[in-house]
Amino acid sequence: MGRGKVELKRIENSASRQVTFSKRRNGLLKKAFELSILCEAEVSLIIFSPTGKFYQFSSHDMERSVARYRSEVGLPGTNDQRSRSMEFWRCEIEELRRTINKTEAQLRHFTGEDIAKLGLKELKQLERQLKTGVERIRSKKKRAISEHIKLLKSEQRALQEENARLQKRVKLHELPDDNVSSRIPEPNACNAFHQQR
Amino acid sequence: MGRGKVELKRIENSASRQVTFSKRRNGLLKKAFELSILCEAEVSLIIFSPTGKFYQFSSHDMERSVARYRSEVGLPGTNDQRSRSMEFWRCEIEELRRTINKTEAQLRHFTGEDIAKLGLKELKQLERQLKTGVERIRSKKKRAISEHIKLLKSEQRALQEENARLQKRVKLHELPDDNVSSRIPEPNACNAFHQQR
DNA sequence: AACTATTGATAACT
DNA sequence: TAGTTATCAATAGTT
Repeated sequence: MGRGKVELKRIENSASRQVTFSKRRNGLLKKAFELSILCEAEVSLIIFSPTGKFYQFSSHDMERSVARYRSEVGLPGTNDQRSRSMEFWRCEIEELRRTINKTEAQLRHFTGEDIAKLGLKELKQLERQLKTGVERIRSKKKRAISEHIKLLKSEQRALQEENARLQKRVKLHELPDDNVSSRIPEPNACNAFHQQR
Repeated sequence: MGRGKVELKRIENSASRQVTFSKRRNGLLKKAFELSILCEAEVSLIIFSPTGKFYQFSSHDMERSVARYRSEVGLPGTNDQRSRSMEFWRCEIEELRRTINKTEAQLRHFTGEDIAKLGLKELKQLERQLKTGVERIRSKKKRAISEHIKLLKSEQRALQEENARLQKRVKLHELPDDNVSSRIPEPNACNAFHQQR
């Protein structure tokens, strides 16, 4: 991406190799940083120039990332792994605390607390998210309610059928009519439900 | 470098965050590789996705690069053993993780995700909380907007006064009337704001 | 996953 | 080494 395409091989000219290193190194560091921010990734980058100069970027503690790399690759870790693990745990805990703080802050924002310092843009985004949430919850609620109603109706139907059967038996055997109040009253699903609300 | 500029902050939409991660991760790995080839640099790159997936590139042996990094940073690796506190920290960490899971679950509920298993009662409570949140945020937004409008109006007043002063001077000195279009147009605070929305 | 309009990175040049 | 510019490469939003 320049005035001409470049072959993927060592740049022969030492001066332009040096210049290219400087430019691309900066580009790489920048992109590593961006990836870590945009995607919440844990990114660690170590660069040594051919002359031995050292550059690095690490979104989290470098030791932490290296330890994680080791565990991923399946290396037991060097002999002084244990002493570093202290450091690792400390980082881990700080990391977790930060996460908690962040999440709890978000949660407070969602309940409209602690929003004094938010800008208009953040407020708008929050509002949109909340609206979406309300919508989803309402639709879920509707479904739950209609399920409930369906259930009640089927129960009602069962009771009615039972009722009909019993009345038929009463007539067939010409039993004397019982006290009316002992009959099962016809349930009204909707009302029963709405009272519960 | 895409259809639009992106802010350097966590991408809120989870799906596009993942897509972006995938694209940019590949880009970063490619560029790390290119730098190492073109400039004979020693480049090591460790990436963990937010979901814990692991990616790496290392032009040389990763352990070698890490060792070189250590010697550069000057970490001797102390040898104090505190395996008892390790246990304590492990508990601490589990505790923190539980807190995070709980809080994040709440947060997801607030955005209407992951609500399949919630009962009607919880749904109602959630809805009420969200409504409260929306109300608070809206009122805060209104205040922010009216502040903004106040500011714009005071700016407008200042401009009008300036304008009046200038016109007076023009008349006093009987200067010839300039091109009318060069006058400061009267700003309309509300419209200016709404365009910004 | 593929496409393409745009932005971003950078090779060559100054 | 730093700045500019023409070009190529990466990628954001879209299908």
